Amino acid sequence: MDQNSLPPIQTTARDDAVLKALVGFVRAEALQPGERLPTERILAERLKVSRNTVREALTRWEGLGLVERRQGSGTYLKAAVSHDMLHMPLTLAGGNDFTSLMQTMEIRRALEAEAAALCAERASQADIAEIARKLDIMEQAFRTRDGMSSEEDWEFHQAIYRASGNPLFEQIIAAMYELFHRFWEHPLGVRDFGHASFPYHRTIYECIAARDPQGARAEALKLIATVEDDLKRGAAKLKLSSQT
Amino acid sequence: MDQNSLPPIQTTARDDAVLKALVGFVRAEALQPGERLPTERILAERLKVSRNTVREALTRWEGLGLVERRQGSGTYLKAAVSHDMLHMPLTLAGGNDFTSLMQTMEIRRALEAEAAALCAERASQADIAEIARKLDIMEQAFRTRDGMSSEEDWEFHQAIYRASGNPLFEQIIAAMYELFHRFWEHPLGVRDFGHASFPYHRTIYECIAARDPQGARAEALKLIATVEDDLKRGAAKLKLSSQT
DNA sequence: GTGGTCCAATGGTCCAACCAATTTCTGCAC
DNA sequence: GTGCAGAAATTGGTTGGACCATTGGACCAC
Repeated sequence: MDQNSLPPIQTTARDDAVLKALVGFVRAEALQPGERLPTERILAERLKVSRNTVREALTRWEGLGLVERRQGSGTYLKAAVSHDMLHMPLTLAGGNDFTSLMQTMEIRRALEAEAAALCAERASQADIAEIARKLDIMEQAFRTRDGMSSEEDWEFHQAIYRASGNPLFEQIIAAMYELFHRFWEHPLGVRDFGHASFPYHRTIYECIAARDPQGARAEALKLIATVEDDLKRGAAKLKLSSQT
Repeated sequence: MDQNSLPPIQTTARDDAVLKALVGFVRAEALQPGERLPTERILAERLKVSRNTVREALTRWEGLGLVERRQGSGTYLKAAVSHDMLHMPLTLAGGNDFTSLMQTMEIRRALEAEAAALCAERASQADIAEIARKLDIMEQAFRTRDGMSSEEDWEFHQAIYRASGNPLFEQIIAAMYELFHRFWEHPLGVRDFGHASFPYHRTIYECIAARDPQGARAEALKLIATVEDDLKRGAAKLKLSSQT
């Protein structure tokens, strides 16, 4: 027997219902991220549910980063919502350590290579021009600020993800990017971090412009490899210095 | 001045405090996934907070997939927890349509290939044995039920993700698996779906057992390609049949 | 053993009140 | 009128208590 032919029935799902209604409200009012949504008390009254139920529902959304609550002020929309959202709560055991960072790098390696290849296949001329523009900005920042170009670097990669024709690449890697930021804030001894990866940005671009998916994939892999090397060197240095 | 040296004081963070205490409890009691944690009422009493506060905290964890609540039964641990977890809630706007499905397939292609390669590098003998076991189960189910082996198929892939040594692979693909399920529920006309991908499961396994990362990657890519083909055929068929 | 009934435990919901942070309004000094 | 301190209203955060719905086990009749 197919187990899927007899799904469990849902008798109670109050908070889910609240969120569904809220999606409808946001769409009807055309609320944009940053705008305030109704008071908890008002929602409770309008939806004919307890304020507690409203709060549990909003707690869910807050945990997903869709909404932000400010005591005394209100609840604010933080991202676009729709009725067919797919939630992927990723939990990394062991936050700031080296292992977690390398694990995210492995994910990024897989996605970055695929995105570069797809980009080489699909990018429009406008996309390619945009990537070239970001590359120029990055290279200039790199030279004037002597290697500190993480922001421009990030925008270059984002342009590639966008041109891949698949928004999931950008969303997934963007979620992980915050992890990297935390790490950067607490520098780990490698002063010239990112220097080694610099030349590969241009080679990736050239492969994309030449419509060479395999080449783009290969260059992207090389780029990630240099970053991983930097990380490993940093970790080794850190380990050494802590052995006082 | 380093802003981090002067963190804002926390006058209210009751639910966070509850979760922190809960992490301590789980560690002290050495609770494993699947075990039941204390009643909401007991937690409220022990931690000297309201039951509502406990509930909001647990709602957070439930949203992160760390815990599962069953009315009338209790609250159960679903994953390992630690004090330094990092959460990356990722919500995708995608829907049920064919485009979304193909986009998730592109992500899966990237991750599946990388996971297979890493697995071939790192899997222990026990891991490989486990994968072989899942493969046998899957192949038997395939033969006896004539191709309907999606559940066993999924477990085979999960075993590979686990043996990759990087839990993120399993988490990300597991989240996307739910999207596929949504799709399977509304079948799309391809009766022999998955048949074509069947032989590649064994070739992937053989590459892993032979410690051949490049081979494993190539076979994984072939497998995904057949699935994508099936999807495209299904979509074409659907399109045709709806042109009445 | 099978099926039914009861009952205690547990999560889900509700209510009414109060606390704490924020925003807005008010009124006074100038 | 302007500016600013303080009051008042608004809003999310917390509390305690109550009741409902589901679960799972104990017990019983057959």
